[in-house]
Amino acid sequence: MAAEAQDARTPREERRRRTESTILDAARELFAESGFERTTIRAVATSAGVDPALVMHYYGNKEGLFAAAARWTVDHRRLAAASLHDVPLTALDDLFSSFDDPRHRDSAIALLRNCLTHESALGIMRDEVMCEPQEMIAKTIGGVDGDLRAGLLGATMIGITIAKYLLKIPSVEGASRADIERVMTPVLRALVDPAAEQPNA
Amino acid sequence: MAAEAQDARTPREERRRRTESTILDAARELFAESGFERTTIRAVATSAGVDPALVMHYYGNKEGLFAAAARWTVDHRRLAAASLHDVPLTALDDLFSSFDDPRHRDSAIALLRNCLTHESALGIMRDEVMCEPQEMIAKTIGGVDGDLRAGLLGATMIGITIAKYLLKIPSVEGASRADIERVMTPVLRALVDPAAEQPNA
DNA sequence: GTAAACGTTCAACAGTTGTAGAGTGACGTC
DNA sequence: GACGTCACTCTACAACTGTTGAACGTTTAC
Repeated sequence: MAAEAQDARTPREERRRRTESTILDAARELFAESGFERTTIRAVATSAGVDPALVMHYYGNKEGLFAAAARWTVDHRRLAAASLHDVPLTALDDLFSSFDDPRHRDSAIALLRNCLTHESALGIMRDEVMCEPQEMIAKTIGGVDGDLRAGLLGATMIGITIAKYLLKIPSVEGASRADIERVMTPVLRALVDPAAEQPNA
Repeated sequence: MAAEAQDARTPREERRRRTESTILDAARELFAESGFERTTIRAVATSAGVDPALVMHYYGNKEGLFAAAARWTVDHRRLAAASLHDVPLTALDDLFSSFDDPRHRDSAIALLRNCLTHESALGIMRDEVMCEPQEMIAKTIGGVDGDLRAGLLGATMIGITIAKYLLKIPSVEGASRADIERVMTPVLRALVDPAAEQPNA
């Protein structure tokens, strides 16, 4: 995926922004595919059709490039507003939605793939992606078990994501969003709202 | 954790086995802690109180050392024999049991920590740890959804393991085995046996 | 007691990596 | 149209890595 030749007439600033974006796209893809350690600055530069030193110039160092490329922006608002009954479906919906756009998907996968071996990715994953939403959900759940149930909900969601998009377990990878939501929604309701009657349908 | 000086009177074969085991212990610990890429042969050798070349001599190359150190031996027998109702608790019990012994725990964590960034770890994780037990569970579950439900069960278990032992999400890390089993067993029963009445206690 | 076998170490190489600094040529501004 | 700015490249270094082959000294076998 090399940078296409840029029209000489497009202004400087615009061309710079495009180059920067091309580099970032390449970095996202490689970090998501091969992980932090196996992704070299040279490979990113080559894939972006650019000199390695330019990558350093824009992002400072490899760490900075990774920080810019690996993100998982979660919008907590819907989850915060959801009723106990709606938390599971809302969480699943938010999760799958953030994997719709290929760019966001690569960003999230880049973070996810490295969160077990890369210090700062682990920190972001634990604090921003997991703990923050969990605090809100724990409030919605309430009770003595609230924190634990919220934590286990997050753990389950992460497990599904890893199984489907990273490990590519056939039965989960091949399942549609609707299939997973249909199967998991009542299950997760039993987790966040154990007192409620669980319908068998 | 350097090798303690070995008594000169212990026979050669015995001493060799001890050295090999010391190296493997050091490798397990470092692979589990820092991951494959950040763990160097030199660091393993130093931690074992041995020359780097000796590590190569025993395990061929870094890949061989990793293959010997990163394992997750799962005993499928109890799971295969379990009734639908008992599958969740059996699975949770097997999981936690394999984390009791520190040596097994380090082996499993070494595999787990690298399964997103290391090709062969990913393969073992997907095929041996996930797919094999899932096939059996899918048979126990049956029906059109059997495969998917078994896959999601595995995904959930992996999610909990990662959250507790790798990401160390406070609410999950701090929870006892009994707590997690108490909360998750009815939830996972709703996953593997959706037709059954789910008790509210 | 001699010689082979073996556990172990020493020293070194070749490749790769992140990174730095000087340099180049086109673009925008006056 | 000259000059400074800026996007961008070239070249190089220093560190670290996995890996190798020869060597050393002790233990075992005959």
